Amino acid sequence: MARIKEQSTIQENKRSAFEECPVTYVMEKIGGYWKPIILFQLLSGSKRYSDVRRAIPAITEKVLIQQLKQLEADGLVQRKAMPVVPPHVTYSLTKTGMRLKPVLYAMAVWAVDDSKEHGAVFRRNLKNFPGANDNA
Amino acid sequence: MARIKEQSTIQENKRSAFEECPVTYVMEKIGGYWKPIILFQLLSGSKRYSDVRRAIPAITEKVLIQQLKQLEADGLVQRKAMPVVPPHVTYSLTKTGMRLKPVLYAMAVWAVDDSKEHGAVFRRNLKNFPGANDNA
DNA sequence: ACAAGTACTTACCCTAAAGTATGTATAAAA
DNA sequence: TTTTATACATACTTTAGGGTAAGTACTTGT
Repeated sequence: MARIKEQSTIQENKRSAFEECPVTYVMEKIGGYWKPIILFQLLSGSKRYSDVRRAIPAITEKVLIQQLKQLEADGLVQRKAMPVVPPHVTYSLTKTGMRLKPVLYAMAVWAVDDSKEHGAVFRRNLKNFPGANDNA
Repeated sequence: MARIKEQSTIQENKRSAFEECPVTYVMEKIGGYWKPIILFQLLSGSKRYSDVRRAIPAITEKVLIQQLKQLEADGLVQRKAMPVVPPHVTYSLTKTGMRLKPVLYAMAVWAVDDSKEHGAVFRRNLKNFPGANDNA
């Protein structure tokens, strides 16, 4: 019979992991499937809500709004609403969000490299990658 | 009464999103909370299973193994088992996994920058970041 | 003899995230 | 006048991931 193990205080441990590992810190902000994808869409500049939605057809409205709100709360994106009707709302990256460009760009580079080896192809190639030629 | 909307064929749509957005491609491989953290630990070189576990106390054994297996299946990490007892198993990054270094490094840079603004502090700073001085 | 360490596996449960399907206000266009 | 479009909100259900707890096989150290 094995002894009772002590992997109990997970929540406490998460704090120390959070303090020691910068990647953990990042994942707390942009972890999950959709956030990097949304941020990627906003790299090319301010976009209306409906444009983001159309750019990512696989996401549902509920989840999109939810993720946008979280990104806004974490200071990565900025929401601007014009008080007109029909409503006109744009989302854009904050300064902090902009600083994620190297992360997203590195991801894109890796994806293109890796997909070359495995046969997948992107319609959008890196020449058109938003911000490929500036401070990335 | 609103019409019935058609956000049905999510699975089909995921394919097109996957083909158009490189970030989606990346998220399919390293998405989720733990994978980047595990990869980060392996950046500094080959490690025994138990070393990885001790380096990430917040993760449970089940999840760690599970994530390692997935990373192995996706060709990002390599498992080497020596047929001795007690078992001796090491994990290391594959060539493909190594190419993620710029991604992880960019994340770490962002985390340090961002935490400076918000008061958080890391015990491990970027001077000690594995591979900070080479082909990142 | 018994505990301890290694690298797992398995069964069960629980919750947070995601998906489904609606509703809503307003105004301009058809 | 019905439709269309915008940017959401909300109730309800499902699923996948993660957490808990324990077991296993074998050997070295005490």
